[in-house]
Amino acid sequence: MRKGEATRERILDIAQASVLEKGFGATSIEEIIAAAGITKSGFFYHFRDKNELAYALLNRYVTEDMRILDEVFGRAADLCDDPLQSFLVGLKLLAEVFADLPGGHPGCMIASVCYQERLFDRRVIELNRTAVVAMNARFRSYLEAIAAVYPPREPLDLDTLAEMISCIIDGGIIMSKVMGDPNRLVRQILAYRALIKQHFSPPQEMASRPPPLAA
Amino acid sequence: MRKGEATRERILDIAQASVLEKGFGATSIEEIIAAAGITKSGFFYHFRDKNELAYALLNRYVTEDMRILDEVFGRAADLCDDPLQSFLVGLKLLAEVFADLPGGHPGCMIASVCYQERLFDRRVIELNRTAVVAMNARFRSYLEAIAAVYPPREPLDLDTLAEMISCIIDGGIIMSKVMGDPNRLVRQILAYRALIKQHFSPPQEMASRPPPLAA
DNA sequence: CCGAAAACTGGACCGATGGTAGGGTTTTTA
DNA sequence: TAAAAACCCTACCATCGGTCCAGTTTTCGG
Repeated sequence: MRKGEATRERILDIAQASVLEKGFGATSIEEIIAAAGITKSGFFYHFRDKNELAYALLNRYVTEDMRILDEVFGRAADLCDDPLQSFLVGLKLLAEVFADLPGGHPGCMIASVCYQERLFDRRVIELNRTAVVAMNARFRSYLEAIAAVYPPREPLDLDTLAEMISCIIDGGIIMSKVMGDPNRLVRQILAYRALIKQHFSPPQEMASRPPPLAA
Repeated sequence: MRKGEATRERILDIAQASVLEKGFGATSIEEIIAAAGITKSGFFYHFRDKNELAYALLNRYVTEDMRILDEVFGRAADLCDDPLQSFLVGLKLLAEVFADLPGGHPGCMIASVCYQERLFDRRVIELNRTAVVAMNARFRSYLEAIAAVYPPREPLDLDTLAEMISCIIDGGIIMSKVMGDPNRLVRQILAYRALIKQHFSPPQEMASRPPPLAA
């Protein structure tokens, strides 16, 4: 039971790296089992077919992603009460997490699945959608708390602003990979942070006044 | 000569749709020739191997992309002299272009290639990088013209802000595809536009004054 | 309208791959 | 110590990328 778990995780590690480098369709089971040091039968003992591997891969990825976000924005909430400051701290911590990844971010499984939709069954597609919806809802709740205290100068749809984080991250990962520079992603997150800060900041002539109290 | 061009384009159309739906590795030559109504020999008459197909696909995509940007931001430059207003108009026009795509944006070849790097040879990878560099340089030049007239309140790296457009578009496409709603991409571009507008706008107490003259 | 180049067709073949099936063997754990 | 878990071995099949080569039709410039 314990041994099986370890092998399963090893398969997932190897498969994930390959999928993010070559795509799911081009990831062969043969190369996975060769790298994992098992036989084909061993592989099919853990996964009924390739689609079950895909589901397990994506599921593990989004679970880990949510865990990281919980941790980062949880710590940020501990550090300060003001929703805007807390969110800004969270974004900075998130940028640090990405900056500390050795070799940069390996790629987003959600994006990878999205660009190979027709390869997967409905369960995988649905899991992908659900994960994105959950992420958008999370950031939307943060922004709602901010907007309640700091009314933005120009009205901007909070849903769109919440989705923008995912877009920035996915786009930033692509930019980093294409340019061969992991720092591009970090800079994008910090730029988003700066723009959010500006958007919710009181106009300049009030800059010297103390911030409003949290509700 | 003309007939050959037409067939070649048809192959590229079919291949592009398949690549954006299933990935390059899972796109089989057999299905391409079946859909195109030609034989395998006919395919290899036009493309030496699959990698040459990949190069042609990507090359056609980035060329068309640049043409659209030239057109959109060229028209925007015609419509107004002020660099900020011109840029904002361009972004709105770009959003309209995406909104008018029937069935939404089919996907970005650059992102697709990025997520299947190991499948392609150096020429393809290099073309991908070059295209992104060119796009970043284009938007950076627009932003430079703006910053020269409207000094931003908080200093924000123009390169990062320029790259942000590509990130927003690539991320917006993914968001649109995953959510099954083409409008997500449009909203992201308009949100970027609003944030840029805010970033380069003079502080509120000067809002009623006329904008500065262009250099 | 003709001839040459362009644009294909047809078929045979190879090695590798994804995936299936089923019967064995070792390892772990309760 | 026995059963359940975690594998291994072998054989097999259809598909795919890719090659080769010999033919045939289509197109178009002169």
